Amino acid sequence: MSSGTYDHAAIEPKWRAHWLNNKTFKSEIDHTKPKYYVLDMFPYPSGDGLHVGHPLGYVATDIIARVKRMKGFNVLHPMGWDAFGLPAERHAMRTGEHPAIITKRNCDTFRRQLQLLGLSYDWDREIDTTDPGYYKWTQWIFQILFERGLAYQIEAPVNWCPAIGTVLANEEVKDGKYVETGDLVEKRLMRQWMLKITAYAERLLADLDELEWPESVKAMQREWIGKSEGADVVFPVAHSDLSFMIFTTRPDTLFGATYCVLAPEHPLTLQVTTPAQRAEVEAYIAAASKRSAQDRMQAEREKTGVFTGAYAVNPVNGKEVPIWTADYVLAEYGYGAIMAVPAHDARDYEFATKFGLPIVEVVSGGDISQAAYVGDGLLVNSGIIDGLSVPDAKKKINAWLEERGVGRATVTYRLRDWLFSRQRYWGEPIPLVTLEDGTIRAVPMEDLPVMLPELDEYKPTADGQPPLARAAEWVNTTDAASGKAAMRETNTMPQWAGSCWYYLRYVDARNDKAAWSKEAESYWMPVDLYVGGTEHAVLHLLYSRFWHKVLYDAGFVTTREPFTRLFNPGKIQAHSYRDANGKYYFPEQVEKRGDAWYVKGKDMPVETQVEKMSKSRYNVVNPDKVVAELGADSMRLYQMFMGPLDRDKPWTEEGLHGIHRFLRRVWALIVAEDGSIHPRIVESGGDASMLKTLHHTIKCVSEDMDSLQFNTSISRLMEYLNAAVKAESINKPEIEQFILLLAPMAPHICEEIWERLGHADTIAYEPWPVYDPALLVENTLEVPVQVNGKLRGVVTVPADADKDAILAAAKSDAKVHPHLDGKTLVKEIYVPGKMVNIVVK
RNA sequence: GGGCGAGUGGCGGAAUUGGCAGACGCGCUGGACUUAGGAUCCAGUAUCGCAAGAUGUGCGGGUUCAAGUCCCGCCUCGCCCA
Repeated sequence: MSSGTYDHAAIEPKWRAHWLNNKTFKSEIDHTKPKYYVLDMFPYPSGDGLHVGHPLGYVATDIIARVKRMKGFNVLHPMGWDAFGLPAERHAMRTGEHPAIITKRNCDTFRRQLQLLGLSYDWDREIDTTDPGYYKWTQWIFQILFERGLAYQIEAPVNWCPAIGTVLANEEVKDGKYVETGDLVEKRLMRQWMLKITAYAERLLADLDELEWPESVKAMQREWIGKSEGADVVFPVAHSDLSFMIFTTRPDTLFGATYCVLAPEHPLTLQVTTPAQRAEVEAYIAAASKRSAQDRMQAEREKTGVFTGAYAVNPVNGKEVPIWTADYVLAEYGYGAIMAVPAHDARDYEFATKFGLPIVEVVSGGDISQAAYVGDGLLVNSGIIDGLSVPDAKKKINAWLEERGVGRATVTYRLRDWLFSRQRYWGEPIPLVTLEDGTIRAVPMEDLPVMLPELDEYKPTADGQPPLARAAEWVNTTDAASGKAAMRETNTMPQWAGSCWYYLRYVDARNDKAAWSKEAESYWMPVDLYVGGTEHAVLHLLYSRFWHKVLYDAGFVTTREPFTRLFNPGKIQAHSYRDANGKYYFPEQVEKRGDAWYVKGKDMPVETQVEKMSKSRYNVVNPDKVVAELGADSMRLYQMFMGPLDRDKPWTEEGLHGIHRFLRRVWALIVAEDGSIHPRIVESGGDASMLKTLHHTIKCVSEDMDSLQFNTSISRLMEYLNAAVKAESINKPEIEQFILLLAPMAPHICEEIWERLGHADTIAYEPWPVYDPALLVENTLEVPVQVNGKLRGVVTVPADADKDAILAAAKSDAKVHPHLDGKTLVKEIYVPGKMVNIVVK
């Protein structure tokens, strides 16, 4: 039964079954242990299954979870499915198969694939956002939002995507296209549910400071929230009763405003235009309407604009300044009108230079004859604020404006409220009903979940109503409180809803009385380490922070933030092959001839490049195949060995084989060909030098693991192995320590070896090795010797040798001496334990 | 245009506070064992050079006894924002 060769295909299924059957990784609240909550961003279970790029982060968190268990932590490490979403619904439209069936099949595939990797999830906590037992609580949270006045309806121009028949959130649209599919998006007026995330803008911004997140992600969130402090200022139009409001972030530069600009779409633009300018302005407005906002904002684009003939009065000094219209001012931003301060704004400077408008310096420190000066400095030419710094000037001028009722300090945010309704079938029903008189009522708690009705068709109705409107019996209901006839809400929630709070469900996943218990929440929360891709840097992470804060305010959670530490793994790339027409080929369809690549058997050359692994690029590697051929341990270890976890890096078959070779050598070190423990493993009296090597390895591996540097951890283990295969014999307790170090990364092979070494219990909860600093003390030092900064030799000296002795040894060294001969000694530098440098002339 | 990150052998990548550049692995070269090798083992492998030696971390300067690492000025790539 005990095979002597490393047979991953026998070992891995054995241990996977062992872990599942024994519920090795089941976690329960245990107040005697410190907790550690390590979470992966759960996947959308697509029909394509996983490629090797997907589980990169899962492998990393699994290693962390396993190390933490060995270090005595009570680890919560769950997995689930973010299973609502468009692909299943589209598949349903094509095939008529119910999305729930498709979803279940996909989840089964994903679960099987993840289990194949030996990931140590507590599968008893598995969740599925499409399970009514889960979305019941998603609806419950929606009602908390509704009751707190954070959900409201508007009739609003929305991003309508005709290709998929639904609206999209602003965040899902870029350059007029749906970011996921590239389908065109148009504006359409519709009734929509909104969530008032803007009410939390300031807290979402401020609390970023306390998080251990990558700075880049924090920066993205800050930019997305887009706080800007400034002032609203009223500019009257000269010789008329009209006036317009502008927003500026630089009220301190008001005295430098030498003209104003109204957006072409601004309602006053035509109104203020003088008859003489009318034709020109009208033509300009017509031309501007054809350009996209994106195009108009392009900084590089040549500025255009037209004088309206009218003047505005600068409220701070009564001066009349010309009013222009120009398309670099957008109607949607601020008030669609600006005061232009060419001396201190680059765009205004360019515009003023082009059209010969005056440029007046009001902040000293730059050279406005050359360029706009946007830095700090003392105010000049500015009446009451002369001599002040920029921040002081802002304060004083804001107060001045407010006193006179011509302006006030304001804070604006780029963040907009969250458009929360979708005209889709496969999402959580919004648990509200509308009475005949228009009153909107929440469905009471005891009637949740509002289940999705069965439908024959998943398309919107002919008159453009959401698919749920097809279920007439379901839509027509009664209000529980009044007994009156009522209509159900037919919009569903966006896919983000389920993922906004799933980390809370995991803490108490099987609770059918509440979304989670207070005890479980206060024990497990917050998430200590959250790992997932940067594609969620803004949306998912901002939305869930928002819900979390609402739940915090409502008293349901005890932490202000859900995710203490965030880590973004890089992407796995692979070679892709593409011909001149842009068509991709699978690696097995191409061949190398000389230095160039061609389609196999044809004269069609292909370009090869390293790109992100994806189905559309024909370069995915299937983990099932890798596991079958080389084993899950090889795959896990290779993924961690490829390079730093947060960097993009290319997958290579050869690298994978190299790691597999390492595992075979580990096996062969310990297991003899007949399956017994190799005779080099001895109870005592083994090679003494290996003890020091072991403790050095423990130190390095432990430190590297703490900082998620798995690639160097593995290098250290390889170095130990290289030393071990050269050793005559190794003490068994030492080799056991080595196996413990390897176990979190390659758990199957280590469990097997652990068992063969005579242990009955799983290795998963064995204590993590601790190094003995005393064993790392060297009694001799190898000191490199430089002459004039160039390495000339290395001397070996006793560790306690003093400076003079080391310098003497250095100077007399056979390789060093010739470089000193006949030269004048200038300086001698000895860095204790590190280096000698002798400077000569 | 702004912000963040990156740039080191043929390749992926190592390198506490400035202190032996290229750990570890891949690939490659040579050898051993083999009927065979996508197995295993041994040796070598930054570049130029027979060697001594010289050069070398995107480019150009600088600080320092000493720079991949610090400073100044650039270039290229990636992401985010405009």
